[in-house]
This record gives sequence, C-alpha cells and structure tokens, in this order.
Amino acid sequence: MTAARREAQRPRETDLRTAVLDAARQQLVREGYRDLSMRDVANAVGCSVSSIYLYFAGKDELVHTLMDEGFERWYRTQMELTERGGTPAARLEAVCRAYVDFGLANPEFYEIMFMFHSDRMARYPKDLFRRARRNLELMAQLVQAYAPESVPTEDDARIRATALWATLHGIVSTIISDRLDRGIDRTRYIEGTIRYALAGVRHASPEAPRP
Amino acid sequence: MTAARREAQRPRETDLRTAVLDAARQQLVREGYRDLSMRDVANAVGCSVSSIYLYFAGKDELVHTLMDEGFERWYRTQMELTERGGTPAARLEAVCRAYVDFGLANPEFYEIMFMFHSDRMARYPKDLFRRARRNLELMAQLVQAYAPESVPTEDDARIRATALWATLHGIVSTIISDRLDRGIDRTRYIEGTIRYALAGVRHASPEAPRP
Amino acid sequence: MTAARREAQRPRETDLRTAVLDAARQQLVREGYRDLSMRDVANAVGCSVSSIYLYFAGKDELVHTLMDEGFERWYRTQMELTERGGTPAARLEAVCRAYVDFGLANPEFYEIMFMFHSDRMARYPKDLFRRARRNLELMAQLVQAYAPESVPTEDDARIRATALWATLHGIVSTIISDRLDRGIDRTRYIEGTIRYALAGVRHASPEAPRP
Amino acid sequence: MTAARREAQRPRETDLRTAVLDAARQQLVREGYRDLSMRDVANAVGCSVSSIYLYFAGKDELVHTLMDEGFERWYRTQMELTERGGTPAARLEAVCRAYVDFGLANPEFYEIMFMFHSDRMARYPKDLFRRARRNLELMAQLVQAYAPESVPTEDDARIRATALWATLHGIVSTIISDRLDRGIDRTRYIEGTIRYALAGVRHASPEAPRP
DNA sequence: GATGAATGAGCGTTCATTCAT
DNA sequence: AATGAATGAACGCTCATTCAT
Repeated sequence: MTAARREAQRPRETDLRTAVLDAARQQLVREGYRDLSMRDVANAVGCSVSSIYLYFAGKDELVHTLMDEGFERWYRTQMELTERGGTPAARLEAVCRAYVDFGLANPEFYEIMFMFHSDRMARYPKDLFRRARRNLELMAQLVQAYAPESVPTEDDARIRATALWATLHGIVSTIISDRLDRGIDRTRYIEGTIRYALAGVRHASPEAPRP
Repeated sequence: MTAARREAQRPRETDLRTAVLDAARQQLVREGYRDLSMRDVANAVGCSVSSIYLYFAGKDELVHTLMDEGFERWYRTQMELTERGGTPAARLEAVCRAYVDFGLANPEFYEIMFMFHSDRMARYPKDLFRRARRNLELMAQLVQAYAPESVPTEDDARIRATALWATLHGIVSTIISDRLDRGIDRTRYIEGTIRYALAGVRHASPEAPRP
Repeated sequence: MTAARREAQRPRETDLRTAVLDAARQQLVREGYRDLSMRDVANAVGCSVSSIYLYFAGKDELVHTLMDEGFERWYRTQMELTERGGTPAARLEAVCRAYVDFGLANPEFYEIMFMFHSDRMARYPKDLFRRARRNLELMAQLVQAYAPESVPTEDDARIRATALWATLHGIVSTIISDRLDRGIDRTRYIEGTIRYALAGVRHASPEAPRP
Repeated sequence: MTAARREAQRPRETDLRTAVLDAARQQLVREGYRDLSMRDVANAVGCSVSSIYLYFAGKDELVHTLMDEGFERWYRTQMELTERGGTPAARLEAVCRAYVDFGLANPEFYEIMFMFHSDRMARYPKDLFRRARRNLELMAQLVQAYAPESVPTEDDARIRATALWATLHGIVSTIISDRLDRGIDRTRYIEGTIRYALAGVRHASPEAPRP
C-alpha cells in the first residue's frame, strides 16, 4: 500500500503501460477473456485501476492491443521460419507445426485472436485488422512456393492458404475447447492431420467438378 | 415434451420454454456464450427473468440444453444421410457437405456446439456428454467404411474422424467468424477443402515418418 | 408428481391446512424464520404453492398462526403444570424449568415467539396478542401464590412475573444464540440461574430505596 | 481509522464508512438483521450499493464490524466503571445499571450484540470473538470480587457472571421488544430485578441440591 | 503522472404472490 | 378444491468507468 511497496511490485516505473500489458496478457492466458478484469490487472501490476486508463481508453483498447500483439507475434514467428530457409515444403511444414504449438501454448490468447466474436470483431480497429491479415498473405506466399504448379494465381494461393489455416485452426480449437476424445493420442492426431492437410493443399484441385 | 409441443417452434406464449431456447440460442451466437444474460434472454422472449427458471434450473442447464439440442440435430442429420445408402465414399462426402451446410445454415447451433469453453464443458452432464460423443462414433464408422485398409483399428478410425472433423470445423468457423477473405469464392473454397480432407483421410498414414 | 404420489406424501387429504402447518412448523424449527419458504413448505406437503393460499392469506398469516400455536402450547403446558398440584414453590419451579426446556427444544419456534421484531410484532393481530398475554397472567398468578406476602397487589405480581420471565428468557436466549461460553456447564448454569431467580422473586423488595 | 476520522459521527460525505455503519445499525434494529439489505443501507446513506463494498468485503463483514463495535463500546463502559473504584458491590451494581442503561439507550447496538443468529455467529472471526469474550471475563472478575466466598473457582465466576448477564439481558430485551406490560413501572421493574439478581449471584449456590 | 473515491448498470438467483383455468 | 404458469421486486455482489484532486 505504501509507495515503496508499490514500486517493488511494478516492473518498470517509467513504463506502466508495458507492465499493464504484461499483467493483462498473463491474466488473459490464465483466466480467459471474460474474467480479464481491470481490477485484477491493476492488482497484479501494483497500480491503481484508474491508472490503466491513462494508457488505454478502456478494456476494449487493452484487449485489442493484446490481440494485435498476438498477431504480430505470430507474424514474426512465421517470418522467421520463412526466412530460415530450407525447402518450401519444410518451411511450410514448420509453419504449420509452429501454428499449432503457438495455439496450444497460449490457448486463451489464441481464443481472442481467432475465436472472438463478430461482435467484438466489429470494434476491432481497421488498421489493426489490416496488420492481422498480413498473416494470411504470408502463408499464401508459402503455399505458392510449396505448390507452384497447383496455384497459378494469387487468388488460388489465398484459397489454399485459407483451407490450410482452416485445418490448423481445427486442430487447435478441438484441443483447446477440450473436445478431443480422451484415448486419442494427441501427437499422432496433430501430426497426421497436418500431413494430410499439406498433401491436400498440394494436390487436390479446387476447380475439379463434383463427382 | 411431446412431439406436438416441440413442433411449435415459434416463440408464442403457448410454449415459453421453446421461446427461451430460441432466444438464448440467438443471443448466444450474437454475443458469445460468456455474455449470455438471463435478462437479455427474458427481454428477447418478452417474459420475466424468473419465468426462465420455471423451465431451467439455471444458466448452466439452459446452455447445456442448447448444446445437447445441437448435437442431437446434427446426429439426426448424420444418421439420415448414413442410412440413405450409397457407396461409403458418397456417404462420407455427403456427410461432410451436410456438416458444412449445417454449420452455415445454423451458425447459432454451431457455435454453441463447438465454441463453448472448457470451463462450462467441465460441468456438462455425463449423460449429455455421452450423447454428444455418438456423433464422433458415427463419423468414425463412416471413415472406417470409407477407408478400411488405412484404418485397421477403431482407434485409428476415431483419430481420422477427428482429423476430418477438424478440417470441417475449420471451414465452417472461418466463414462464420467472417474471416474468409473477400474475393475468395466460397463454393470453390468449401469443395476444395472437403476434397483434400477426404483424400488425406484415405491415404495419409498418421504413423508414417516425417519426410 | 402424479396424483397418487401426492396423496402418499400428504398426511390427510381432507385437511391440507393442517399438513401445511405441520410442514411449516418443522421447517421453521429446522431452518429458521427467514428460510421458511412457501415453496419448501409446499414441497414438503406435496401440494402446490398456490394451494397454501387457499388456507392462509400469506406468509404473515401462516407465521402468525404458528406463533399463536406456540403461545397456546406454552399456555397449555403452563396450565397443566399449574393444575398438577403441589406446593406453589414446586409448581413455579416446574414451570420455570418447563419454560427453559420448551425454549431449548424448539429454538426457532422460540425465536419467533419471543424474539421477533417490533416490526413483525406490529402486524401481529390484536386478538392473538391478547391470547399470548394470558401466559404472563398465568405466571403472575403462580408468582402470587408462591410469594403472597411480598406481592400485595396484582400489579406487583405482574412486575415480578415479568422479572422472572426476563431471567428465564435470558437463560434461553443466551443458549439459543450460542453465546454461552464453552466450558460452562449448561445444567449447572440453568439450575443455578433458576434458583436465584426464584429466590429473588420471593424476597427482594422492588420498592426498597437504592443504596 | 484515526481518532479524528472516528469523531465525525454524522453521516457526511467525508466519512462514508461511518455513515454506512450508522445506517446499517439503524436498519438492523428496525428490520432485524436477516432483513438487513445492502440496498436499503445504501439508500439510507444516500450512496450507491457498490460504494459499501469499498469499505466492507461483504454483508458479513459489515455485520461483524457492527457487532464488534457494540462489544467494544460496552467493554469501554464496563472498564471505566470498574476502574472508578468503590466497593465491589457498588461497582458491580453500577455495571448492572450501566448495562441496562446501555441497552435501553442504544437498542441498535444491543440487538446486534445479542440477538444475531448462531448462523452468522459461526462465521464471526476468531479475533473479534476473543475481544467480545473480554466482556464476560471482566464481569466474572467483578462477580468474584463481589462474592469471593461463593465463587471459589474461575469457572464459578464465569457461570455466575453469565447468570447475571442472562437476567440483565432479560430486562433489556423485554423492554426493547415492547413486551413489558403497560402499567408496570419501568424503574421499579429494573431496580427490583437487578436487586434480586445481585442477591442471587451472591447467595444461591449452583451446586446445591434441588429442594 | 497517478490515484482514491464513487458510481450505475448489470449479474444469476430466489421469493411471495396472483390469477385464469 | 386445487393448480400451473407467470411475475415483479428484491437479494448480495462485481464490473468498467469517471473525475476531482
């Protein structure tokens, strides 16, 4: 309660904003979006509730910042893996695994990034949204490099990237929402699903007529 | 509880229970289940809050009922298609398409079924849980019939069914949460993704070593 | 839920009123006044909530009836003991012990009878109130018989009876409200307090000047 | 918390905490503590419900604070009288009269202290409980000094103190709950009852056999 | 730059009561 | 005589937000 004590709890006195984000991120991962409470964040940081409002217009902005941070993180991870070299196949596969790892390591984070509702989505600022979309573009490039012959146009690349992402998201979200049947080996499930998704992306031709 | 009562789907005073379920379902998909408020449901229905408690012991029971309803509906659809006959391939494909159709046609049901939190999941009654699992069992049977040579054990069938489901879920949820890039042809996206998912289910071997 | 079942649970079909009173009394003793709920009473009886309103105008009337019943019971007990004969001292002492026993045996009952608030008291019907007061009159008679020389007037008898009652009430309420120090032998406490109260009633002269 | 703050007894915006306590105390005595409602307290104070939670963790803490306050007040009064000197008889008698005066002058405090339910009592914090017990200890000391020959052990002292207290409580509660018959002279009643109680404490021997 | 005090709206839930049938 | 359906008011409590200092 004393000033001294507060100083001890607060990571960097000059950057309360960072401290708030850190605390919020942790709480988000631990408790989920709905239980992310300004009060708790302030307690964790060691500052007053109203101080948070000096740096964030409200809870929405705080959450949006975290989301943006999440997209940025994922973008950087994807970037690094892309630039690390190797065959296109190896790179794409690495990215797929990294995606699943990312989602499973930060389930609640993942949830706000990819499972948030259209309602909340509507309030997500346009510029942040544009940045988030870069992730898809990057994956589309990877897909194009991976299967150039089946992806003639940029459009095709985006379709296939989305399809791939759909599966990856499926993997993560089934596990996160605890709907993976017990008795199913998680690793085999992940590996197998990634493999057939990659195979599908390369070979299946979207424009083929229905049988 | 009788068939007659269930038929009266329209929110009329004759069947408040149904009306509550309808309103709750809608609100659930609009706001996300964490924001599902008994007050809002009551307002939407046009009844008092306490009236809801005449038919549901609490918020949990209401949500669980909705979930069960969704699983039941999907189970019936899946059953019908399964029993309709045809080659295993045709049946499985029909089920996949039906899944996507089901999700897109009833986003409310869909989100309830697959996007609820593990939190609430923990309190999901055992008997309802067992019923929900029948869906997976059914799809596992279809998968086994579809690719008997690559699915030696029941366990394998469940893994592959889950993998397939992950992709289907990915398709639906990308579209539902409005994250499908504009400019991507939806039908091509759906058809293509289903096709490669089916191909993967048949051929890729989960225990094969990484390339 | 069926009519047959309800019949089994209901003591006397012809006398729902009695059944309600029985159930309410039990619940009152078990749960206390505030937790006496019409719903629970109805459940215990096996009738519908609204049926209770056929016999009682509301919760107040139900409670008032119970209170009256309590006063009546105590009056009858007091009466019996009084008429049983014996020396006035023995009779008064027996009444004192019976009072404490009564209070301790039915703590919640006792509470509504003697510890209810002026607020609730205000709604207590006049005629019932008059009947309740007979208890004091009876005790005043006993006191007069017990110590005729120190109780010249009826007024004096009532004062002393009230004083005696005050102590008895003190005994019961200290125990009931769980404020009797652990480590104090309850029997010794009760016996001792009754004895000195009786002694005081006989000898001390209220009109003596303060030292 | 400072002395200055405590002095500001009037419900002013400068000390909402005190105002809340005042209002709660009043409501408690008017309505009974089971009916003590945070809403009503807030209304009486003129603040919002949530403001109460700034100073009290919940209803329990609020009630417990009130109880502790009452015990403390009475303890201080008792202390002062004890230390003022005089013969043991005079001191004990003074304390008895002060008790009744205290109860009649502050019915709010009084009811809180002695009429709360065992229910709530079970949650009464240990440290507050210990403080409350000092009152009994103090009176036990007075009793021992007053009648040393009949109170050989500390245990006896506590029994007799409790017995005395029972009567005092009886006096106060009969008056407070408006059950003292009209036409009974209040002063004579109080004086007389105190006198016989004191006499009883000195002479009657709890272990004596029943006559 | 930071805060303590305060709030209003909302939460899930319970309850006594009413009334058409 | 009895009920099922419905309600409005109240409950304790939490939350994001504001604002004077």
